Amino acid sequence: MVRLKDPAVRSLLIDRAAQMLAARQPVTLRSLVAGTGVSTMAVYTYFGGMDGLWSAMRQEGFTRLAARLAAVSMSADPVRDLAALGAAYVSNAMTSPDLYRVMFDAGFELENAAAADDTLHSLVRAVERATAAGRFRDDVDPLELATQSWTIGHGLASLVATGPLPHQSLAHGVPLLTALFTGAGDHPEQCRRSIERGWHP
Amino acid sequence: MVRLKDPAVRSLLIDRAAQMLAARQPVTLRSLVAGTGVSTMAVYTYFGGMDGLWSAMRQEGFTRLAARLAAVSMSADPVRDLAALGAAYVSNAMTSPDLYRVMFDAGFELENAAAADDTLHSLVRAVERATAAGRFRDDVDPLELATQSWTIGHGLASLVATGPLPHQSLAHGVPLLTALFTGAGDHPEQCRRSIERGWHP
DNA sequence: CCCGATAACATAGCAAAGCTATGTATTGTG
DNA sequence: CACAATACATAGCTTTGCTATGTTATCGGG
Repeated sequence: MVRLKDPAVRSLLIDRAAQMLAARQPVTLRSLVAGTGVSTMAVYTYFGGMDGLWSAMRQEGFTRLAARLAAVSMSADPVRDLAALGAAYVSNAMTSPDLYRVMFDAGFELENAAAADDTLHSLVRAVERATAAGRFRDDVDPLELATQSWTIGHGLASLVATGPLPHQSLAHGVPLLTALFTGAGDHPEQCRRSIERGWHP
Repeated sequence: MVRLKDPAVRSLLIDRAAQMLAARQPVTLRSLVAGTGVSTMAVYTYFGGMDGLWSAMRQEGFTRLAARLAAVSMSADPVRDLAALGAAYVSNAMTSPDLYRVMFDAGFELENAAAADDTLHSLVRAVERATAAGRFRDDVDPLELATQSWTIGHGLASLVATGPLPHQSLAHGVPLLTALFTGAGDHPEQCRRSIERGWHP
């Protein structure tokens, strides 16, 4: 009884927008649809407007981030895994800095709390594993420590990706995470070794 | 031989833009000059365009931040002072979140490296005082530790001001800084007490 | 198998954005 | 005092996002 939306068009527009964003070309309504064969109305039928497109872009950014984090192979050393997750997080931000900025450009309200929560969850699980392995004290709240790790990762990614710090400042991730996890109970020497193993690919 | 620009007009426009930004009103060329008596051309003679205005806004943001940090009274406890600087940094971001976002919206290249460096310098000096007082190990690089403190402060401010974390997440500043400074050599108990004194107003 | 209702889609045009062109006024300097 | 250079005002151009309107395609029922 109705004509259904073609899912291919939606992903086509999202991919093209991400591509233009990565190429540092301004993503405007007309430049987005130019050459795709679809008209400007497609943006409104599929996203309800440009704001909806940006919202979908943020979702796409979090989806790619989640995939990137899920691809990190876990080991027997959960602290190494935490550092590997942090390195993957930062690396993801560096491969598409503009998309990363869009993800946190919450100029319009976000329906994306769930996507951001997924990012946290992989960190929370790694913290729980580290606690279970006896690396962290029992009284550390996994969610809180994961949030603090996220704060470090985001601060680093944000200041380097489109900010004032140079690329080599990413190396600060090692001492920052080492300090945080040592404060959570890990042995300093072992902690630093684990983190360096996980941070450097 | 020439007609000079009136500095009052420039600061008038900057102040009005900051005011509209704080009121969460869209800052457009026409809405900015509306009611001020000056015409749209003023934005071009004084800033060269809207991009120049945003650039000036970032400079203004860093200037206000520097003033805010300079107003922090130093004590005999340099670690407390470091926490107080961090709290002032975060507090400044919370009182004008949109201005803070503009400061790091480097969509156009920044001539603002100096302003950002000033922010770092107050941190560097505090770290140097802490090292001289024997709170940190001698082998800590003041610039590196200051940068790491900045990373924590910015990550926190960015995730809370316009991001997904709630206000109460600002309390993570205490354990984060405690871990960092303890890792730099401070005694854990003394460190936590100093930071809590400096963090809470 | 076809027909109608419903939604996708194309086209055109509107309001507002930033910017530029051009003429006028003003002011510092020789 | 007079000139020249610059600030300033006005108007209009281009592009932006968006909407209104007409057309076309598609899914479901008879």
